[in-house]
Amino acid sequence: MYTNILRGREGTGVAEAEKKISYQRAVMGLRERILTGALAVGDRVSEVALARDLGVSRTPLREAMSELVEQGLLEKMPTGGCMVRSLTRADVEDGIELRGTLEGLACRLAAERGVSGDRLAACDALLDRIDVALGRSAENTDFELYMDLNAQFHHALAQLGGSAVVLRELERVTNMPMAGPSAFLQGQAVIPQTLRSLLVAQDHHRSIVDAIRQREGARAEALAREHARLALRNLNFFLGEGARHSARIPGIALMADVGTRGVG
Amino acid sequence: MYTNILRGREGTGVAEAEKKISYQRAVMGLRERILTGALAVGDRVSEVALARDLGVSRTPLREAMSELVEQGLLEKMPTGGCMVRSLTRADVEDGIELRGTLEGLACRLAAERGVSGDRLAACDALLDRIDVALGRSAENTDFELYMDLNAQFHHALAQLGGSAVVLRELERVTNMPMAGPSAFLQGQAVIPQTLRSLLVAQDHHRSIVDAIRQREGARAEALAREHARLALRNLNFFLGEGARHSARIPGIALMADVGTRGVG
DNA sequence: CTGAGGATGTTTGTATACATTAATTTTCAT
DNA sequence: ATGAAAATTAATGTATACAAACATCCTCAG
Repeated sequence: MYTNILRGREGTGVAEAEKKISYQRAVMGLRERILTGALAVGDRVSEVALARDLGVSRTPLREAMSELVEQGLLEKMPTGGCMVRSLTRADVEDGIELRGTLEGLACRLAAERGVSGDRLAACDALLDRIDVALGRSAENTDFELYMDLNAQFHHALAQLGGSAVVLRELERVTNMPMAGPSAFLQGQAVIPQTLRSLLVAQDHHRSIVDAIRQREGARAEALAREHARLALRNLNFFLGEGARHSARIPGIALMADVGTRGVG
Repeated sequence: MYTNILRGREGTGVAEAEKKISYQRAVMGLRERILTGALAVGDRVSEVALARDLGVSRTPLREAMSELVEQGLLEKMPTGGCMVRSLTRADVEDGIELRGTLEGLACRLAAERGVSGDRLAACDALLDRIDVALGRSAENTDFELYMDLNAQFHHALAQLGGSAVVLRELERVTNMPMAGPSAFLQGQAVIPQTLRSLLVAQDHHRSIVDAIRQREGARAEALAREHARLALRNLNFFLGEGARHSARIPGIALMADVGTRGVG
């Protein structure tokens, strides 16, 4: 279920995927074409061509396009139709900060409102499994498993807040390109520089759960925010010295500028 | 432009509204029918009947329904189709808290990143106009003008953060029923009990702008959060002793329970 | 009398045809 | 040759027709 951002949650066989309803096929196919760069930034998405390409009619494709506009992968052109959205570095940075803020809100609410022991124990169990995935040394690390468990943990954390509204928004932000908690773990893109951060991240995880258990809302919130900022470091790395590894990061093809923000 | 949540931003004449594209007519019409309670909570929205009623075909109506699902007014049924969403008190409370958190984020970013003097001056000008709208006493208060200016100020505040991503999410939350900053000011529903809070709210406004000007990020964020919680008081009032005035609040028809949340 | 099975009617999901608006090219005048 | 304007082409927005899925109700056996 928490496997890959490109592969949906369909079964193993292709035959089963073919049976999926047209709308979902359109969403997944279009999302893939955008994230892999098959559709270049700024390209106007031609409905007829894409519909033919995806093997669906225009109606479900248009629904899928609306969905991707919501997800921030497309943007509506004032004249009509859509184009592939161009993401600035500031957009991605703000998306990460936004995720940290919302995760912080969820964690604070969890701490303030209280969480049952069962759910906290489930989080602990997930963290134990993450420890196993990390292994004893870098060579033993199971990156794919880590990515999967990390996504599960963040999802569990979002649910701890007990707010369907917050959970919903958090899922939205997680779908934004490169803003999700596993954005820089996709495609086995982990390299020594980012590996170190995994250990820090896991320490954050433990501390956050501890803060929630102790009903320390402010601490839980601050930790969750700081935790999200680890992704900022990864972003900077892949946009700087680690640029040659960046091709594996889904969605990085959407980034236009590499300049930094001015303080206005 | 910031007039009423039911009236769109069309011109004065009805003829001009008729010319609007079907999709927008469908969104506005459906939104009105839901917020006014013409479509009861839990009702399955029949596409053919509504399309005939709204004078559009099913295609733009379905797009409008997807939009309202995004806005949280409808929810997709697992079997297909949509029904009018039932809002719990907790949903509304969390929506308000969420807005406070996001406005707090925008204000903190504004303070940290800095804002040009021009934009701060524009905020000050808006606040001066709000003071005029408030008048010298309760009898002189121009509620409709206050509501309009208040919405403008909150919008300006959201833009001060300088983040298109945050602005976007904030606009989403503002569209959620009863979560926006003017939710309890609609329809001249202001009564003595809520009037008092307007003075406090305006003091918050001034303090927030001051904090941003002084580059005090933490203060700006805390103030913005507390400011949103004024809406919580209004919610409690209209759900309690002020229940007989609540009919004027758009969207309150969506609320099902009146119980309080358990700490679990 | 009750429950399972099937037939029927209604509703959504999809495809396609039509209408309207935007983009492009061509033409003509300056 | 260049610019503007009109005509043409191509795209989107909308309506409708069709198909598949869901719900309902009726029948009939146990």
